[in-house]
Amino acid sequence: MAPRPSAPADPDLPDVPGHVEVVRRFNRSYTQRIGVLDDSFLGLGMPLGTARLLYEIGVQAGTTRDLRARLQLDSGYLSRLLRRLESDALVSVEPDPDDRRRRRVDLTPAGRRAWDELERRSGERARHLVAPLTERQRDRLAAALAEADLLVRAATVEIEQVDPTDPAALAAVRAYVDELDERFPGGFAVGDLTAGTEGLRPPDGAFVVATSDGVPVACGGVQPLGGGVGEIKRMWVHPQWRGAGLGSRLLRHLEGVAADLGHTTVRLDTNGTLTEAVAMYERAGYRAVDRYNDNPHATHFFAKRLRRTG
Amino acid sequence: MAPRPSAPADPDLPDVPGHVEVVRRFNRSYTQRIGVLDDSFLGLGMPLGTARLLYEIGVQAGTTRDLRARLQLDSGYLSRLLRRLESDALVSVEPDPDDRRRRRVDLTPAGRRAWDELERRSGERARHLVAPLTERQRDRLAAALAEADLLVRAATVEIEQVDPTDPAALAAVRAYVDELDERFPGGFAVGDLTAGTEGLRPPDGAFVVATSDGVPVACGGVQPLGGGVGEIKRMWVHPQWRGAGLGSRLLRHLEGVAADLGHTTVRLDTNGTLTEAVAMYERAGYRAVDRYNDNPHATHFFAKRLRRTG
DNA sequence: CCATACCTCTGATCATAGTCAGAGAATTTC
DNA sequence: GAAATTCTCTGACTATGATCAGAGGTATGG
Repeated sequence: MAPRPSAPADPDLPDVPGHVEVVRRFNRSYTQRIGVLDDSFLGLGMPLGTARLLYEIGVQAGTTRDLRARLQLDSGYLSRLLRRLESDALVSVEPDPDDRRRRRVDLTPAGRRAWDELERRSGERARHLVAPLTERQRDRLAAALAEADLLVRAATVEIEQVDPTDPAALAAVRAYVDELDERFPGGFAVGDLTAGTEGLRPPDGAFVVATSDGVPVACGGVQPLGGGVGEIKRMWVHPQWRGAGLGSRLLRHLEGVAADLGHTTVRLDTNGTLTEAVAMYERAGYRAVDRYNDNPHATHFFAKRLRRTG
Repeated sequence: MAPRPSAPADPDLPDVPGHVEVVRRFNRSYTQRIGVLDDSFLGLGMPLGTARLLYEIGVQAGTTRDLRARLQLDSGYLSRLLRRLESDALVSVEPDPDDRRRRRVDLTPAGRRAWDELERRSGERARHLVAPLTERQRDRLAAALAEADLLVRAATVEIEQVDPTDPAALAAVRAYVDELDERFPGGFAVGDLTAGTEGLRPPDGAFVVATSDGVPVACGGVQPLGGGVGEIKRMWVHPQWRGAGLGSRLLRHLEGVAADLGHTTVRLDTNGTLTEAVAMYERAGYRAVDRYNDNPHATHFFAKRLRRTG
């Protein structure tokens, strides 16, 4: 159990460990110190599970069904926990007006106070960790954790194929066109988002949404242009997620989808204003081609030949 | 529960969060994904606590007493867990020859195989996390986690006052003189480490050791020079821990100790070969002074006036 | 309007985690 | 060598986490 903190400042260390080793060492040392169980949930006079449920309700109230999915709980178990919180007057449970089989759960004022206390403790714990560090070290720690957080989130993003009119898809596309409208000098006419989505669904097209914690963070689609050519459309990455390689990953994924749909080449158009996107396409092996459509907002056109799969 | 991954690449983010917020956000997202409970302990047909004990024994065999201290377990509980592992032929428990009240615990060959399986799963988990990332992203993640690991460890180092002949103190001092011997052009005569330690214990002196997970990572002492002057001696930081500010923290600590001992000024000598040390002293507000002793290895001499405390 | 599916809750049950008091063996102290 | 201490283990007990089957209310599709 010798500590091997592997100072990153010293590249001459004899045993530069692999990625997996670094992750494992970090897991071990971090969880030991921060408390894997996040002990801040303890000590409020209620068991861990109950506190965790209370916390989750405070983060986002919802139906018992939501909570069950978010916390991965058995319905009977959840019911019992709720009853306990209810009898302590920390939460209110009422039938959902929309579907009276379901029940809506929310915090009472007393519950909100208990939740605030959980928050306070959790903050206290974090404050205690950084307390012995100098300001410069805290900055370094914060930067390192933020970087790790971004990458870990990016690594665990889930990419799912959905219908282009799916609520999650529309939410992502709305963010996409809003951003275009903002960045294009002349603006971008935001019309009906469901228009022109025919080609983006099977059997010849597809649309995917990448979500993190259920929140859409990126999207993109493939539609057929005929002649074994697919076109990548509506590709977008949440601004706060840029720089984490999510775009490249999504692009690779869409290329795979296009290949599965039988396309041998993909094309796409974009606007020179979106500098990050242009750079990414070039990095991903796309080559500039002549204009192949009359999209008034497009200034750059790219194509890439797909390697055959399966 | 909106995700705010705060891309570090974008310094213009409107809501740059404080250190505590970053730590908390990271805690939440990381533990959710990596599994606070380190689920790799599960699924071997034994409960979590048993698996954790098995793992700990595999990392470092020892007496039940050691294990109890390391895992913070009740003696009765530990006894029961051991009996279970013993009945599964995973560990052997035998009386300690040195003190037959104690019992030594070690893995059997079957236990070692089970332990290897735990290791494999844990690695699998880490591999799974980094799998979706590109090589460059993995490097970034590894660097960020290593940096965070170093700083978190540094923040949780425990500084304790011990006798200068304490085993932990001697281990640290041995590493110190070995390093001097290696770095000094003419070598450094390593004599009896307990010699010259009289001044490093109360009531006029002190010696402290900084440990992480029970392993000495830094040390230093204060001895009286008379006339309200204390001298800082034998200050050393483990090579792998340099660059984490542990030296500065230890130095601050020793200044506090010196002040508590009634000294108003501290002096120290060092060798120009130890460039990091010289830089650190200057950063900490030490000013160069004339040679005040005949230490043949010393080339630089520093002093600092202490602010009054209490 | 009937069958079916969905949703929550209750009762029953179980394993695990964890605590406490004290028996009994080994060691140290006086 | 007796007394006090240290150490492990057993028995007794509690709470928590978790699962399963089924009752009974509510919605939906034909």
